[in-house]
Amino acid sequence: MLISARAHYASLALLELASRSKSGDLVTIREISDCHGVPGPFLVQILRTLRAAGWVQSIRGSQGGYRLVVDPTQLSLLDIVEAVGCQEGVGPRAEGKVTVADQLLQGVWDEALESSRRVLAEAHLSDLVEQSRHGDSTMFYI
Amino acid sequence: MLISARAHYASLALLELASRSKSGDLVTIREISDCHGVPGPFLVQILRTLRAAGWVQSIRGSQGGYRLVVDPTQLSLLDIVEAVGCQEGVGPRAEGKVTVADQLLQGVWDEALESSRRVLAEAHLSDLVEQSRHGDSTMFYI
DNA sequence: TCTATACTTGACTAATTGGATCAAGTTTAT
DNA sequence: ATAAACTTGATCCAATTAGTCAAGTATAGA
Repeated sequence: MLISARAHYASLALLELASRSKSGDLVTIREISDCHGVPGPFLVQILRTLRAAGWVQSIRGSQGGYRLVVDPTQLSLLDIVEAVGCQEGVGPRAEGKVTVADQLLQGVWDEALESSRRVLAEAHLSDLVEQSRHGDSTMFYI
Repeated sequence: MLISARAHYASLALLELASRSKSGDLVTIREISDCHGVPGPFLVQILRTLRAAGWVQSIRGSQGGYRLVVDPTQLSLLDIVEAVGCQEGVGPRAEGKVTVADQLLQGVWDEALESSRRVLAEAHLSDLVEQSRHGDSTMFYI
């Protein structure tokens, strides 16, 4: 699948941190876990990745927690999805002879992937924060 | 991954059948397997699916084989990918509470998927056959 | 009719990956 | 000291995908 649970959870976590980073206060794993229903210990793993990416800072000890340390306008969902590692490769094939048909198909697969990447690249964390503030869920009513 | 080996192989097989269906002659699994390096018995499985989809016809016995029985201009790579079953769902989540953040993200994931689907929907088998005839591999030289 | 060629079917195995958990340790505020 | 948090590394489980196998059926041709 294009988007893993990891990626979704990571985005949720960053979204949460972004909405609160104005005030500069810390958010604990527990809080994120509780309010978004993300399995606790799993979130630990994910936040480790986000810290490695340099997007969040962690403060240990009592009163500790996480804080966003990058500009949300500079962070796209594509960045996030790639950071936590989706199943990158489209299609198989690496070994042996590559026929013309293989190349033609691969070209289309690549185009398709690129097309979805463009969508993700245009969705910035800041946009989502903004939308969630406006309670902009109207568009999801069917 | 968006595109499974199954989907790639299925496309190769159909491409092969399409290039030869003018003459109406049959193509054996062996031939496809040999000329595209697809694991033999695996191809059997895949062709079974394509037959179920009504795109190919199989003739048993000596001199048997497969033949394309649909108009290649009416068959897109999206059709193929969906027929062999890619990992449909984007993202996780189905259970429990769905927050606004969940919906916002899901909206983007869906957009991304839809975007790649559009690309696949526009690539018809006939186009690819045409391109492969012209030895149109120039665009793949880097 | 016999045989070789092909497809048919269903079950089965193997490897990878994604999702999730656990335990032991470290840091810091109070 | 103690409790609240994060850190790290190992580990486990389930699902999916890729690929295999064996027994059977149909047909052309000698």
